[in-house]
Amino acid sequence: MSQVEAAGRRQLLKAGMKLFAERGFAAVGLREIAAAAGVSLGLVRTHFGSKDGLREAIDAHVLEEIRALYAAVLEHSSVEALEQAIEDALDWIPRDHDALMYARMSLMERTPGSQALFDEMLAVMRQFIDNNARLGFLQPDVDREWAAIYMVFDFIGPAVIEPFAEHALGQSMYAKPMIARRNAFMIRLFTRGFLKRER
Amino acid sequence: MSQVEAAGRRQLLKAGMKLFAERGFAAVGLREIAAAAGVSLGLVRTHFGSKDGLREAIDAHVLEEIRALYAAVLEHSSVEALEQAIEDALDWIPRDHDALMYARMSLMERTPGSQALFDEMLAVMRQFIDNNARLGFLQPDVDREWAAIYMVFDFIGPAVIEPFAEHALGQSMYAKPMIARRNAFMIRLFTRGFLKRER
DNA sequence: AGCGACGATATACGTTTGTATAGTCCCTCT
DNA sequence: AGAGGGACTATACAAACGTATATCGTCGCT
Repeated sequence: MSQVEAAGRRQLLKAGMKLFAERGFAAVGLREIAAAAGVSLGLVRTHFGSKDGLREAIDAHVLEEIRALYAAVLEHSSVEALEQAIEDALDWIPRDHDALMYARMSLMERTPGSQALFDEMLAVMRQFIDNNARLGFLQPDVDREWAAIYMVFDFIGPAVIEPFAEHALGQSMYAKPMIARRNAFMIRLFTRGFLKRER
Repeated sequence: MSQVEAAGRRQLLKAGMKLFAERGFAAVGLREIAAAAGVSLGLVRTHFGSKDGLREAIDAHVLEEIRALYAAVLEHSSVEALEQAIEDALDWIPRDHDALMYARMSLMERTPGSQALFDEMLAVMRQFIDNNARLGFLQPDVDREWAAIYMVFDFIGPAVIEPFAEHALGQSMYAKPMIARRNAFMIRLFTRGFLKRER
């Protein structure tokens, strides 16, 4: 087997990830992906066997990328470090924006790959909550399961609304000023909330 | 023109909404929708002109349904009433589960209809935050814009993860026990958070 | 020198797709 | 009674799709 990954294979993965992320699996044809990758239609069959094979390869690749992002979050448990964890994660995002947007679209199209992605995301957030509990950072009587689920919301929320952000908010969810305000609000929400219990 | 809406038209809207929500716009053919609606393929053209015309009609219909849901939220501003607002909203969900799942899918497939849906969602949440501020329920120095955005996350989050919930959590996001725990956690999060600032 | 193996291309095949056309049924209004 | 129109069906058509097959060039190895 070859030492270096075939160039065409990598190009197809990249083009497929981008186009599937933008318009969904069924809406994009293999000819368009091949053209965007600068290779021929038949090469999809050579490397991936079928369109579904291509998706599975992309799913696996994106899962690996997302795992790198999780690693940044889990390294910084505790409130003090939460902001740093988010900073780290957000360094990652411009580098792999396509992978993030693919993961976002994957969550809509129920496949084995998308269920695996979600399961892993939830597992990581549970671990984050447990880390905080073990370190004594969790308030008493917190529903840990729902805390983890809300962490998932916070993670996928910006990705889900990203395509609408420019129009509705004037900038990308991952623009620097947005990130700063988001971090500040998120820390505040997690530690104090934003509503008064009584007037 | 007829007093009663044509039966076939309503069936097509319903079937299209369900199938598009499950698998996405491009992945579902008009023949399958017509079969599910119990009418002929040609009737799509009669009533909607084209496949895109069908989508636009469904978009408009779903936007109306979602507006009814918003109304329930806005009628109950303030923390005390928030739980009631959610209860009201969740009464609505089983009735129009398909519309909610369609809205979920619509947020992935960037169309004029989906941008309109998002804009309206954000506007409603901003109004909710402003209502609370006016009534004196908002904590001082809160970033209202981000508070509204987080309300959007809380609203779409359960919808986004619903298809994975059964496998990962053992029940639907909209099952009664889930709703009860979610309400409790949400109120707590909004008013107190769940992390300690210091150990 | 020769021979696989692999990356890559070109082209053909059968199916499915959205759209178009022609026609049927039935109710309403005059 | 009969004309018109709206709801609906059946069928045809060109384009696009995923898949299949045959072929080519070029390495590395013996």
